[in-house]
Amino acid sequence: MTALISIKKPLFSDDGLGYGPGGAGSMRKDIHNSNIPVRCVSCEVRHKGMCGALTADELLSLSAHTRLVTHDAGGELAGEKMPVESYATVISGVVKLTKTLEDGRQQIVGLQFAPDFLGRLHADENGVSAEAASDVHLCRVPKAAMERLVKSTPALAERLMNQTMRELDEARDWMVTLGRKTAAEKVASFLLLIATHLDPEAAGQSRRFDLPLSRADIADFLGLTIETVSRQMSKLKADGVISIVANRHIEVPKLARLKACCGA
Amino acid sequence: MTALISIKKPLFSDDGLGYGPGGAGSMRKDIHNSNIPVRCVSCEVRHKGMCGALTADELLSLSAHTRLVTHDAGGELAGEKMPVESYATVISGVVKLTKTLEDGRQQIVGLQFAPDFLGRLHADENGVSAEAASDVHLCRVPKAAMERLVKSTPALAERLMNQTMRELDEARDWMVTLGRKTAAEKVASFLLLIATHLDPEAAGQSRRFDLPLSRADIADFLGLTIETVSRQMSKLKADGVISIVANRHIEVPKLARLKACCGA
DNA sequence: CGCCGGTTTGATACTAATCAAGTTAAGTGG
DNA sequence: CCACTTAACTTGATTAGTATCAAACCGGCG
Repeated sequence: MTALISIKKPLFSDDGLGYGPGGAGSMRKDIHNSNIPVRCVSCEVRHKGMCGALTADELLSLSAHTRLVTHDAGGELAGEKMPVESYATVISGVVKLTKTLEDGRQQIVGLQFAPDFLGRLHADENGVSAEAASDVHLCRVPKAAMERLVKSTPALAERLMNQTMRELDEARDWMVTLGRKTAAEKVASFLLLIATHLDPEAAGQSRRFDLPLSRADIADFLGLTIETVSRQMSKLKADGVISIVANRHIEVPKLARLKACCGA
Repeated sequence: MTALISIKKPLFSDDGLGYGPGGAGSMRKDIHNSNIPVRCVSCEVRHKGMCGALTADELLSLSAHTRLVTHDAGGELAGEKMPVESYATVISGVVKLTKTLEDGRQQIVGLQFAPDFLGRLHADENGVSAEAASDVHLCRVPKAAMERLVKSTPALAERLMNQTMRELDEARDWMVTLGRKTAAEKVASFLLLIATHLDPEAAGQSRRFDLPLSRADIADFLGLTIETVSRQMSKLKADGVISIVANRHIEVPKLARLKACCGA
């Protein structure tokens, strides 16, 4: 476990989350839309995610238990066989879910972006290890409080089901990439994934972004080695599909061009 | 769609499903245990699965809608972009879920054994194509009836959630295999998967079974070619880890020995 | 300035894909 | 019943794509 800092005051004034109208008074009419940001009383941040399924009363009672916590990149949030003690919602940053073979070979089996929910309900262990890929802010909820709330709030259970099904879709999409794509297609697919997840708005042709993962992590995600990832990135750059502004900072002039490199 | 035959009379007297005590009178006390077989009034077969979450009344009302159907090996049950028209429970046989790239490269992203539930609730398309890997018996339920029942039966929704989470676990386990294991480890892992899924009882050291998948399907599952699968099977045979009684019929003298070949 | 982790680039080795015959098993029709 | 056909599988030779090993590069920081 790395150091984690508890913060009780608003943090994000200029990171795209911001404050706005609506907020704590919102009633259950928007329960089916997790894309509407809700002023979460508990962590004092306006964000999307599970909290949108809660009423003002429920949010208030939650606020007694939740904590906004920060993890530095590389920090371990949960071990593969570690008992689950709390759940969390990703507020900002990226969390990687990994599995490791006995001899050390590692595979990233999922990436969680804001506003994903972290942790498996009613399970002793989660089966995957969760690590902060970048610096991460989480809205943490104790195990018992969350489970109580889920039981009494069908809308929340429904959202969790929806997220689980989305994760299953993503896992299956990635199985195709792992099993049937070439190294070049894998790297292109990864860049496209990040480009589309990091700012879903700004749907313009061109995009610039910072990779939330190191080359080593990308390799673990794609089932490749660091060297192969590096070579394929260099090749995409040489072909003019991307430009590498800095190590982590990538620009994609034409998203369609990148898509064409993904093999499907 | 291939031909499907509707049958209204009991079929399985000697395939391990059989009839027995309990049955239609069972009340909701066993809702959390999908391993207790229940006499499903609808398809007139005693089986495990979702029906175990239903009361006698619910089973009876279901029986008006369900049909026991048969599909021959290779039959397509649902297309990747085909609208969902009905759900089903696998009674016997194996269903493969596949995804295909535009150029024809294919990847199996999941295998469903009895008593798995087939189909995604509240979705227009399922995102995967479902095919009968072997000859398959299904207990089919129309879309509307199933969705109505789920809404009114929280225990059923809970079971579906549990299955979805199990599928997610399996998908993630398989991502490790696809991304980080060698061809030899992949084939061994596949054989172990089948050996343990096909008869979960008979936990003895030695096992004999028929592969429900062709070499081509195995290759699509493992992200390999037919030739590589064949070679690795031959190697396992040469090493005495398995014996190939007939093309499809495999014997594993020591399961632990096979496990040791799986790389983790 | 020089160290250090992360990254890139290069040379070589090795695994699995591809191409190409064979072999076996199950039908099919004479 | 047996020749013929066909699909599924096995085996072999060669090639292509990645991994591995090794060295250089680069940016940040003490």
